Amino acid sequence: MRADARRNYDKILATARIVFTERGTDSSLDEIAKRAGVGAGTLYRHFPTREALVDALMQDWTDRVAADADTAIATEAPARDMLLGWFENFVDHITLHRGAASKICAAMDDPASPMYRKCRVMGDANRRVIDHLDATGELRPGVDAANVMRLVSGVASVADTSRAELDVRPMLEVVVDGIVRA
Amino acid sequence: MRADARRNYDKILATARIVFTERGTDSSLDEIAKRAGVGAGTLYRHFPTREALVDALMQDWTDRVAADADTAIATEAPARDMLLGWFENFVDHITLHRGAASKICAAMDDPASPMYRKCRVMGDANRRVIDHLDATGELRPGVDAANVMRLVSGVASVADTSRAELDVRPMLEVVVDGIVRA
DNA sequence: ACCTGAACACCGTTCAAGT
DNA sequence: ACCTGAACACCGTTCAAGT
Repeated sequence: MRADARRNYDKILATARIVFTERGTDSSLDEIAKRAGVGAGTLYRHFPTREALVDALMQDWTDRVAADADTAIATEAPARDMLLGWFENFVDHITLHRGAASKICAAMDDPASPMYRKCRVMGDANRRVIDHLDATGELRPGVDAANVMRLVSGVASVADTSRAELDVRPMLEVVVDGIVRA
Repeated sequence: MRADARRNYDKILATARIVFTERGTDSSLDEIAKRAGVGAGTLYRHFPTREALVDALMQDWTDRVAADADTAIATEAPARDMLLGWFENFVDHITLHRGAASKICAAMDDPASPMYRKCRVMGDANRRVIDHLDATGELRPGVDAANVMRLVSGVASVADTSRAELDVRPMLEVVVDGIVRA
């Protein structure tokens, strides 16, 4: 990659991070290009779709999500608390930029999405947590990790979409109770 | 309302129902106007926002949702089955038009939304089911009807957003297990 | 090889003119 | 009182011209 291309790529990404934080992942791409000081075509060259741009920003937090999974597994806390903490962290991460959670919900089961691979990384992290729960005999029979992922992402999406400042904890508690062995 | 106004109103609604069924609730409003044979301004006069249009179509299914709640309460089936059936019906109704579920998630906690009132009707129906569960001593302590509503709408939204033809049943089973007394 | 920005297409929304 | 449709604004996307 040529030096100026690299510089533009980085500038676009940094600007997108700011704009997405301010106004969410549905902000005008034109505004990002303008604020980054590049032509619209340059943005499209580097990021052909909005999802590709969101995907590039996701890198930061897929790492953190993976680390959170390990922390959750390693904890001595009761299964219920462990799960609740893990879910809350997960929701916090994917709702960092408004609109991201629902894009993740859509990408999760769509291999054609640019965000699919990173969704898989997060999905794998979640599966490790659920597998661990299973290994300690605390997973309710019939619960599937992929559906847990969808469910928790759904909670994130609801909180993200809502105008009100929702507390996701009560919803996550129901999910947790539905997952741990009765 | 003048006769021609009434006729246009009905024609727009009927067309919107068709277009929303074909292409979801984010279809072009201009296309609806064109296919209904009215000017764009006429559509906006009757339905100032897209949500107002969706809201008008919701009338059909809020009635059905309310009826479903009564059926659920009256059934002799075990609490778990009763709840699962109720949730499945609810999801079916609000995912009738693609994109509707997430709009409902957003409107549910936003009194300023045109759809708010109808969300309340559905919320009340759900509360009656949850109250009934509580009355028979089968509700897990601490579970709140409003959060159940948000959770199930979230499941609907995930299914609606997803490209894959998701089966919502496994997700709803987790929710049900989290709601009924352990 | 990469960048620019004008040009195009599409859509929501408004409003002056018409009935 | 209501309707029409041209006009405007905004935004995503492309591409010819430039470096």
